[in-house]
Amino acid sequence: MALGKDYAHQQCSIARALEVVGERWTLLVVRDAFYGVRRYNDFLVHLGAPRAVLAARLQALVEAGVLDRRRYQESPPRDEYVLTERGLALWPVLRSLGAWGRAEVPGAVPVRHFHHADCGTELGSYGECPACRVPVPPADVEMRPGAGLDRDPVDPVGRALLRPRRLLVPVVPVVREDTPERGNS
Amino acid sequence: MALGKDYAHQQCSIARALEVVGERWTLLVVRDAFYGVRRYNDFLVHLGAPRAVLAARLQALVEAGVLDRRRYQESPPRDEYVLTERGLALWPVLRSLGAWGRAEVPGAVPVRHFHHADCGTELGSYGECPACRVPVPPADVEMRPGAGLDRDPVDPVGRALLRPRRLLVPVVPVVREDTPERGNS
DNA sequence: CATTCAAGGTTCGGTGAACGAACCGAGCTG
DNA sequence: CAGCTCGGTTCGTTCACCGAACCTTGAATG
Repeated sequence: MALGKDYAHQQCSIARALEVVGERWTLLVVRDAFYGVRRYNDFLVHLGAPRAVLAARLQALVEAGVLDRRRYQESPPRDEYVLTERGLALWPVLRSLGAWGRAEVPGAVPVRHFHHADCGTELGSYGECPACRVPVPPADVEMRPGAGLDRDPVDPVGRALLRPRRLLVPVVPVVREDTPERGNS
Repeated sequence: MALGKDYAHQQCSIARALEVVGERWTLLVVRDAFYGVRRYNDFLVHLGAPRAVLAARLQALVEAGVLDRRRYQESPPRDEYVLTERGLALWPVLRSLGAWGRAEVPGAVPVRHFHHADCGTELGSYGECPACRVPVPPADVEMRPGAGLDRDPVDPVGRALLRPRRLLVPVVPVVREDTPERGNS
């Protein structure tokens, strides 16, 4: 637990939220789930977290109802982790954290841009579309690479995230040598 | 560090934000700063964090430019920690986390309500005023106790937060028996 | 002028979590 | 049937957190 009994005695919704998503790596797992990562190994290579920690976080998020674990093939049996409604409701948290990190942490070059897929406008700090004046659900968000993004990531998931893409669309890892598939260098 | 070198290699504004505010207790310290807590001892009794951890978090937040440490009396020399502009920019993060914790964590009774001081309307999930249709800066937010709030907290800071109050207004701890004011010269 | 008190820390031993490398097992695949 | 991939578990080390005790500065008290 992030704070265990210490947070439990806190009279605060923020503390209760942090009980669920406040531990190390947890919010980054959720972020990757928004990016379309669904499989244990893809989380692993993209996050670089220890395997045991990742397994514990995924299990805790499933128990908290943030992720749903479901079978996507039977032979061999393989499960994937997808965001539930409760997990999708975390989008404003990630959006505001990212906006703060980009605006307020010194030396931060924009890494990714988020646009309203319907009109192309870049989202505001609250995840709203300044043009349409509506909060944009994550399924309607298009992610585009920014100037600060590493052009040649070592992991196949990072390479798959180089191209503009919708949030929540499952990631297909891109191997380096062959199988450019639809990519660039 | 929340994740040290591990987060540094992350190509993500969210990871950079978590480098600053992702450690245990950090966001709760910032939350208390929004509530008006400014002094080491008040943070200590209200949070219940270990003294060494609190000292480390306050120092890290000052170094990150989230809090400003400033002398408020000379004899004896005493400093207080107040939010900087960069710290105030974290309000959407806390607001969205609190909204998620209240809406999505099971068994959560509303603990505090946040209203637009100008019009009295309760804030939306993004910290905006649904009536005025503007994002409400924290200085214009009034906090009111909710049904889930402990009516008789053990610590004097918790008692001071029982009454409706503006965010950012300095907290005056309330001792239990009488002594309406602290021994402040 | 010695004692006590309060604020704001620091120090220290014990404990639990994170880390990373190794290992494991099921099920394909050559 | 040897090897490979996926999805973990195990294990020893390191590190951060915890909580109690202690320390320092400066008033206030007797």
